[in-house]
Parts: sequence; C-alpha cells; structure tokens
Amino acid sequence: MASTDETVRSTKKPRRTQGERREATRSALLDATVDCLIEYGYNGVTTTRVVERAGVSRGAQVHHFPTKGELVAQAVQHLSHRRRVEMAAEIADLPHGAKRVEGVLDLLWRSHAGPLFQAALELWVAARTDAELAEAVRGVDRQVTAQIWEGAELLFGPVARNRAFAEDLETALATMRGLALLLSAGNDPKAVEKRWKAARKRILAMLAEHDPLSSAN
Amino acid sequence: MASTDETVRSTKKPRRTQGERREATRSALLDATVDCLIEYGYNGVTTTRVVERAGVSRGAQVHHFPTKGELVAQAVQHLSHRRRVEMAAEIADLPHGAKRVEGVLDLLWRSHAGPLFQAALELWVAARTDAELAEAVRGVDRQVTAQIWEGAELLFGPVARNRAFAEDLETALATMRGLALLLSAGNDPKAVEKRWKAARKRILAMLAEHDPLSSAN
DNA sequence: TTCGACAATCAGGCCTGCCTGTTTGTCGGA
DNA sequence: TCCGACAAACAGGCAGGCCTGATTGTCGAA
Repeated sequence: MASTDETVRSTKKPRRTQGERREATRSALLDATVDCLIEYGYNGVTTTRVVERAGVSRGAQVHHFPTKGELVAQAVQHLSHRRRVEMAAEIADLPHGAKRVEGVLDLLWRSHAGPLFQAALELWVAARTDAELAEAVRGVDRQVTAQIWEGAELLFGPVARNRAFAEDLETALATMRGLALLLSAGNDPKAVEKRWKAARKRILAMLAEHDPLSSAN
Repeated sequence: MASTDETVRSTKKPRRTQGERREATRSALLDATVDCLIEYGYNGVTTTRVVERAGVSRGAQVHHFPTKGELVAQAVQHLSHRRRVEMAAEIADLPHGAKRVEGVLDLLWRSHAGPLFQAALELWVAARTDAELAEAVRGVDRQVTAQIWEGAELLFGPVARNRAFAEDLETALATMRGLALLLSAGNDPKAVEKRWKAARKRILAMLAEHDPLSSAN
C-alpha cells in the first residue's frame, strides 16, 4: 500500500507535523519582517510586503499574528535572537590572552556595523513615538543587557565585575552606536571604518587601565 | 530673524506685505514639520497633521511645497538651522580658560539630549531607506560638519587644528550620539545622564592630552 | 488498522480609513 | 486689473483588520 507518501507535493516534504508547519511559517514571517526592516525601514514594514516575502498568505499571517503590532513585537525578540546567534558563532573563535580584548571589541564593532544593528536602530527610533513598540523593545532590551553582563565575564574575564570597567564598556558601546549611526545617515563606510579605527585605539587604552596586569591571563 | 517662529495669525496684523505673508506661512509649515517629527516621528509626519498644526490650509502647503518630499527636504535645512541657532545662543555664555572645554562638551551634550536631536535622528534613520531624503540629509550634513570644523577653533582654541584632536572630538561626538540614542529607545533620562557623566570624564581626559598646557589660554 | 469528525493552518477577497496629489474657486495686495 | 497667496473639495492608492472557505494534520472509535 502507498502508505506514507501517497501525494507527493511538488515543493517540499510531503508530510509535516502541525508543529513543524506552524514553526515554519511563523519563523518565515518573522524573518521576512526583519528583512523588511533592513531593506525598507520601519515604516516600510507592511503586512503585505512581509507576507509576500515570507511566501505565505494574508490569512496565515493574521492567524499567527492577529495584529501588526504583535508581529513586530515578536520580530523584535526574533531580531535579538538572531543577533545573539550571530555573535555566539564568532565568540568561539576569539583569541585568548592579551589579544582577547581587541578581539571582543572587533566582534562587537562588526555586530554594530552589520545590517541587524540597522534593524534594531529602526526599532529603537520608532519606539520613541510608538508606545506598544516601546513596550516590546524595552522588554527585550532588558533581557539582552542582562545577558550581556552575564556573558561579559566570559568575554573579558574577571575584570568585567569591576564597576568602573562596566562604565567604560558602556561608554565604548555608546561610541560604537554613535559610529554605526553614521552608516544609517549615509556616510561612506570606509570613512566610518576609519573613525572606528581611531576610536578603537582610545577604547583599548581606556579598558586596559582596568586590567591589573596585561599579562594577568 | 524678526518675523519667524510663530504660527500665522490672521487677526493680528491687518496689513502685511506679500513677502511677509509668504515667509510667515512658510516658516509656520517648516516649524510644524519639525514639531511633528519630534512628536510623532518620521512616519507620523503627514501633510494633514503639518497643515493642521501650522494653522494653514492644505492649499497653502501645496502652494509652498508642491510635494511632501520638498517639504521634508526644506524641513531638514530648517532643523539644522534651528539647532545652530539654539547652540549659538549658548556659545556666548561659555566660560574662557581652563573650564572652556568642559563648557563646550556640556553644551554639545545638551544639544544631543534635546528634542531637536531626536528629530535629526528620525531623519538620519529614515534616510537610510529613502533616497530623496538621503540626498537632502547628506547635503545639509555636509554643510553642518563644515560649519562645525569652522567653528571648532572658536570653541576649543588653536588645538582644534590638530588632526589627532579632531579625531578624538569625532569619537566624543559619536559617544554622545550613542548615548542620545538611548533616550530614543526609552531609557530613563536619569540613567542616561549618569552614563554621560561617566563618559564625560573619559572624554575630558582624552581631549586634555592635546592641550599643550592646561593654562595655554 | 482504518475511517471519520474535529481542529489547526492557510488562502484570498472585501471593506474602511487615511494619506497624498490634483484641481477649482476665492481673496487681497501690487 | 492681474497675479500671487490661500481655501476646500475630489480622486486614486494603499495599508490593515475582518471574514469565509479550502486544505491538512490529529485523534478517537469501530
């Protein structure tokens, strides 16, 4: 008997469990939302475009995310997840020893110079005048910063527990955001990279002060 | 700068020349655009709202700015002008001598923490995905940075000509932008101010290196 | 094991409201 | 009188929420 694959659909796996189907379209929608955020900006994120790009129908979207606000709110989490995954993939390759801090800084900078940060930027700015979005963004940001400081010790070593070090690291992150903002504003990426090189020197010197000994680890 | 910064009043002056009328509604529209930018964000800037807030009619708006793009483009210039005026008003009060640099930094920070910067932020981020707006923003930014470096010597003294000093100042400005971004994201202003205090220390130390003598002037 | 009812998932069209550009008409100054 | 400044109504387009129907997976009962 033709038990399993009685009707082979032209496209994909003939039999999928409900959970698989659900998760597939769900993540397709969220990925499409983030992509639209990157490509068209926040006000360019329209359910029509998202649906079109995700390759699903309007009905599917409204089934999973009854309102656009919910779609975007979930996309915020999805984006933070994607950023975390993107970074986690690189953390393993970080050098140990004296070059560790430089490696972490460069990693952080790459993350800020990439498209996912631009997407986050869109959300931050839009959140200023959108209460519902602000709620979602704040919630995710809170958990993200918590994870950052949780992982900071893993990245930087025991100095991360130093209060002054944390302050300086926040300053460094602010500088990166400010430089990444120039990319949105349409500045030449080469020029921005140059400015980062200059800032990087300063940041390294600043953070080095907290290292009891450069050869401590 | 006599007859600006006011919404048009039909009742006040019974006798106005054409040029006065024109300039009045024009600046009323531009001010209203900037205000909408601050209050509703970029995608909340609708001609309907602008017209309503400016106290003029649709016809007036379309007469002065045939397309929304032109209105926004002019508003970009208008905004940069307002920011410049806002700063110029404070420059005169800056102290001279050793405290000069601190005064300038605080002035710059206040400018970044204010609503006009938030408006500029909206435009920068929106410009990433809007070619026409990007054109306008780039043009204005170019002339603004030119003016900044032109006035830098007046603000900081002869050190401003130092190449390394300029780099560090750019880094400092990036840090301010990155911190101001937190305000958009909905962080507590008090907390942001605290972070600025921490960054300020670092920036001052950084800039002081370029001063041949603290008592040079 | 097989079958059928039920629920979940998905597809697509309709409707309402808003935004923008256009056009026509009116008023007042030069 | 003539023209610039302004007022107001109109039309096209699009986004977003709602609804109906089709398809597919799930689960219980014979």
